[in-house]
Amino acid sequence: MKQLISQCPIEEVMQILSGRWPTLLVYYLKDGTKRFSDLRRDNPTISHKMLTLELRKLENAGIVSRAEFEGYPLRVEYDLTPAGLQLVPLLDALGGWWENANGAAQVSVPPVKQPSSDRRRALHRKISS
Amino acid sequence: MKQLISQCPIEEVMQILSGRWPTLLVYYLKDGTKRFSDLRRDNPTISHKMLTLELRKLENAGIVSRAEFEGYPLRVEYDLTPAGLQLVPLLDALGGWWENANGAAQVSVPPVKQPSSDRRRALHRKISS
DNA sequence: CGGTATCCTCGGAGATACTG
DNA sequence: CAGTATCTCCGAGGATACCG
Repeated sequence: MKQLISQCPIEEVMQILSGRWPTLLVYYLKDGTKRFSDLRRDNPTISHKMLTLELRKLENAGIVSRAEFEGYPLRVEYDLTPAGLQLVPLLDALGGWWENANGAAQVSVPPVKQPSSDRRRALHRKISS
Repeated sequence: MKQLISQCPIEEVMQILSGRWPTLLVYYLKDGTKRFSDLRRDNPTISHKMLTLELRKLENAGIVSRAEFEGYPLRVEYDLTPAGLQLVPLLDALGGWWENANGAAQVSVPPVKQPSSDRRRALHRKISS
């Protein structure tokens, strides 16, 4: 996903939000100001390096703001920008859509022991031309 | 993005939609039924292999349906499922949000020759503790 | 504490060729 | 035409160490 190949805004958004971390970070920040180390604690599996890179990306995209305080030990606080705040309900909608498009299928096949993904492949229609 | 680390539905969605192709494919399919070769023509830069993989992913996620017709030469048609159709307006909303959060910044800095990304970094607030 | 630089590895994805 | 299999390679991302 290095460079864009269409002029579609969706592709631009996905270039920012793709991957495991961007959306998770937005979600953690939605609860309010967080320091770098807070975010590390929130996502123990993200590496030091990736956290800074992802935060820079979100910052450059105008989704997250960074406030640097002088003194020792260093202190930096991250927040959602207004644009970032507007993004939250959209992500919520996506999450809702997913649980729905998905939970629905699960409910309609109640007693089966959840063969989920393989079962969908069985829906392949075989049609005699 | 192999395995999930939170139970957040957003992370599940992003696992499916992350990357350049999933959303583009959804967009091309929104215009109606497409054959495998149509989708290749729509995205000349995607490799044969990746296209099949991405389509499988979307199919297993219940976003795309696959119809296989017997005969020679082989023929396979792809369509959005009802869930996939519901996804489209959500992606549109994301695209709108982006153009907005973004176009707004551009409009508010009219005569400057669009230093976009670097200029945002200049917004770093330096605050004396 | 927060960030950068360096090294290293492992798997995502391209190219190619083959099958039904 | 649509899909699979094999090989290969590049770069995203982890580990580590050092700076302000």
